[in-house]
Amino acid sequence: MDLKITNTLTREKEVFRPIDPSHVRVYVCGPTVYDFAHVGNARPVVVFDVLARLLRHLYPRVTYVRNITDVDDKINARARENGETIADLTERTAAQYHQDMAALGALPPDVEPRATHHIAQMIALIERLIANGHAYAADGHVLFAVPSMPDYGRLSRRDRDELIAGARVDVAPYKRDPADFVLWKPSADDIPGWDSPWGRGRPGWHIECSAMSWEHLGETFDIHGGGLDLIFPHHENEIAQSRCAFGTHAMANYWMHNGFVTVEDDKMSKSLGNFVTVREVLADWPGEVVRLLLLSAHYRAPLDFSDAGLKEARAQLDRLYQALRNAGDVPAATAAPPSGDLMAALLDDLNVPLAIARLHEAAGRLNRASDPAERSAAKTALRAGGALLGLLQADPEAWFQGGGDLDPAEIERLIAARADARKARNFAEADRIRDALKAKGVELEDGPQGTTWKRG
RNA sequence: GGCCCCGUGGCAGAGUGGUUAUGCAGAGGACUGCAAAUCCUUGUACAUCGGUUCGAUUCCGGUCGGGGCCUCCA
Repeated sequence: MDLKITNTLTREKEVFRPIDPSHVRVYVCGPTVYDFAHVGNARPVVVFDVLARLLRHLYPRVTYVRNITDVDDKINARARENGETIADLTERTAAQYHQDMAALGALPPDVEPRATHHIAQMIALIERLIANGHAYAADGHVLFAVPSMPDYGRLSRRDRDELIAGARVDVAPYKRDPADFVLWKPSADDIPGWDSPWGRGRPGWHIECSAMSWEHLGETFDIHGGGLDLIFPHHENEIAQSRCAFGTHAMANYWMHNGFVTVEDDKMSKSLGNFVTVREVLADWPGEVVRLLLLSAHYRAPLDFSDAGLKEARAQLDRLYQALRNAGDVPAATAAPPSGDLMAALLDDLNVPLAIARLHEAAGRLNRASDPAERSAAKTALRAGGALLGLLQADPEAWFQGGGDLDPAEIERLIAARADARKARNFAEADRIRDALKAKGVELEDGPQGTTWKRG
């Protein structure tokens, strides 16, 4: 069965045909490192982590590139504000980012290039664009000449005239055309800059992704991903730069864009101030809960972030882990392929919510079946399907008993005392112990194999 | 103003031209000393108005409502 993905270029669901089936190449826009990542920043990371896992399952070799932007005017401003060096700020923020994304179960990309390590490639690209007549130097800047590209605007479906009509900012005097955008700009002495044919300066926002994808994936590659808000201008301009520099028909054949995380139906964003950092959420919730919440809506649909949503995600994981816990003695095949129904869901444009429903169905089968072979198959389906989604890989006991400041030895002692009371049919005392534990956030379950506990 | 997207049962959230999504919550039952966990049963859902059709929640058009991009933004 074929993988189908919705291609923003055509706004249609298309069968994915890699340029080279023996090596699939993917680029996703990564963070600008000047502050903690918020939950909205984490969504594309989790979504494209699932895509990468799926592609690795389908193809022998995948190169997944996700950059780090470590040169940017926001970085300069923040470093000055903090009274620290730019290097300190970007290194610290990148390390925090790695920790947070790992907590969300996102595997590292195969290559994580940094913008500042690709200045030479950016300059080379800009020189090509000038040579091709697609860019010009003016007043210390280098600008991309939008009218030089006939089909500029194809991705975002807007033409030059509309852009100018809708422009909400003043047009810089050095632009030949109001739609032109900056490739290179001059740096004052007190901000980062690199020597270039146009004097000491720094790159514009878009050129880095063209340079890094070129370096690590080639002139044309398979999939380019990112958030919806990057379609214009960022991805549109990346396409313009790369295609005009290389004279190619496409920068990437498939463009995938994830929907926003919202808060009470508004986009979560720094400018609205309605954001919650990943770090803040992780203080109260397991990373896997946050991951499941981020995966609970289809990747292109908006996803509302709320406490109720986190509770729901936790309840779902509790159910799935409970099924695994109750089947602790059931053997499951390791390294088994995911079940066909779950694969079919993922192959259909990454229908993760449907894949999660398949996980629930497997949990139901596992709970209900008495036949050992059937139970084993259901447990395998849960584990293997979970692996493809980056879920359900923890030990169920750890899931239910981990976290919090509970003392397992003390709990076991009380459980033993309660068992004695129950044996003596002193149910008042047994219930008293159970209620006392419950008040401390420990819930008991009496099963055929004895009493187990979990945090409430 | 231009360009996009969305509107499913109490909630979250898939999907489909005619037949059960799934999970949570609620109700009833089984099991249990009582619970918990689990299992069983249980819900006249598809914004609205037209059109196409034998038949539309699903296709087309209008209306209403919500959101996003056009400036940094995942």
